[in-house]
Amino acid sequence: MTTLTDTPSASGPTLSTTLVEALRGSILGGTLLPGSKLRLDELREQYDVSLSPLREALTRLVSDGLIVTNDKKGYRVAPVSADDFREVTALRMNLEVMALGESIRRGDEHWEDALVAAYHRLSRLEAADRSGDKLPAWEKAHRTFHITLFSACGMPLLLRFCNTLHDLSDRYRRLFLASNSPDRNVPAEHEAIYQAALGRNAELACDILRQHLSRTGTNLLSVLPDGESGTAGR
Amino acid sequence: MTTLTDTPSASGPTLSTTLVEALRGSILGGTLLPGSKLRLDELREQYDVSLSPLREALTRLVSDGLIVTNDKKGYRVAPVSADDFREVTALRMNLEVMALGESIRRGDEHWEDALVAAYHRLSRLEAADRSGDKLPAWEKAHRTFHITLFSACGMPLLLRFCNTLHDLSDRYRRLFLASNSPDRNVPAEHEAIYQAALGRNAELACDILRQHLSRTGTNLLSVLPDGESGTAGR
DNA sequence: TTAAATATAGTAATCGATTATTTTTTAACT
DNA sequence: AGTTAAAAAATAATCGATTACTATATTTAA
Repeated sequence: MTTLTDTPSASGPTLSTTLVEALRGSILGGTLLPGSKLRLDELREQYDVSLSPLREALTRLVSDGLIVTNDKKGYRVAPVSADDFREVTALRMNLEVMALGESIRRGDEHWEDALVAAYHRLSRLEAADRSGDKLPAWEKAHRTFHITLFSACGMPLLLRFCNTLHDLSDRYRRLFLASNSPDRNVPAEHEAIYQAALGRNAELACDILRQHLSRTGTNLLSVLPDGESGTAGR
Repeated sequence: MTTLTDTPSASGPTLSTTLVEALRGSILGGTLLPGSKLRLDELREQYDVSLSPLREALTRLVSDGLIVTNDKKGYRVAPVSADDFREVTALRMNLEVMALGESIRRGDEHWEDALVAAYHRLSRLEAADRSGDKLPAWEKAHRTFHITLFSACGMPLLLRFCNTLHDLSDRYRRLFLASNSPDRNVPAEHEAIYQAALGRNAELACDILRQHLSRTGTNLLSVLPDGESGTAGR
């Protein structure tokens, strides 16, 4: 049994919200495998919550695309497939580029500050090899850096889409690229995007981002079995 | 009290699902006004359901962007604003064009059949002036036509995004363009897109769609008050 | 022996009541 | 009178139990 909160419920997030984070973590981290069935009773017991918040959390993750469901037939972790990953990548190349471009055009000094901070944190963690307990820290910094890049675009809905896509993509990376990918110089690409963004060169930054995504994509696809691979788990 | 189902619950959709449709309809149709507070007890009584399915339905609509919520402070209908509409339109111009292009490139004969049928239904309803009880039929045909256009793109996630955006956009149209917009020849634009799609001219079809969205957008923006307008309702 | 029909077990969906939190009202005090 | 503090009311979140449904196993008939 995992205790979700020490402070049972002060005045912060709702229990459902906390659950969403926990479940998302388990799915992205690979604890809950693609295609596996999610039995409500099991989860209810595991997280020591009632059905209502659990159900609500699952519902939210369905709309994030991390869980799938058929009415009356329960929930299961979204399956993975090469096709799905291709779509996610294609959409990222479209939407993230859009967000980055707008962000660079519209970002103010405050955004620059945040970007500098986010990049600094990331580069620091990228210099040291990330092993053991360092990995979650890098994961977090990496995500923050990407999100910060787009954060000034002034389009909340677009940001939500980007977040969703980033989660979906992250799962593939973490599932199929055990620990890290030493085959390419990712840190250098991060720095290039960072410099271009700070230099307010939207065109350049977008080009690099596109390449970054494209390379990461084909790189991962070479490891992915071509067919469906998510009916496991029962 | 509104009875949701005559057949209480045979073996079809779940109660939550039915509720989602009902609530979505009320929001898109303007019965539930932008910014208005959604009191759970009221809705529970109104639809004669318990809290669990209601809550689940609201949660789903939150991720559709039609409802907003703050933890512990309840739900309210998403506010409307010129900025929001601009974003929705910008995203549609990006994503729907992408979907249409792919759909034209990848669609098979079956898709053509569906498209012909959908267009025929729409044009028939567009010829007769749509008044009174004809309007919901036109709404439905119009939506089906648009969705069919994209349906062959082979990208389920993209389709979901397009659907979401279409709903959001539809609400603005129905709220601010009372009944119909006689100022432009929309049927002609529909036909042009239809012909280009059937003729497998992706470039042309996308261009027309872009124009279609752009015109509809500026057209509606001219009627929209420029600031925020959705804090009403309490 | 196979196929249809029925019974059983497992699981999801829903309900009604309880608990916790927020908002509003009231009262006291400066 | 205005401001803060306490109490009350309203409302949201959660729970435990019930009901309805689906899938599996078992029986019965051809």
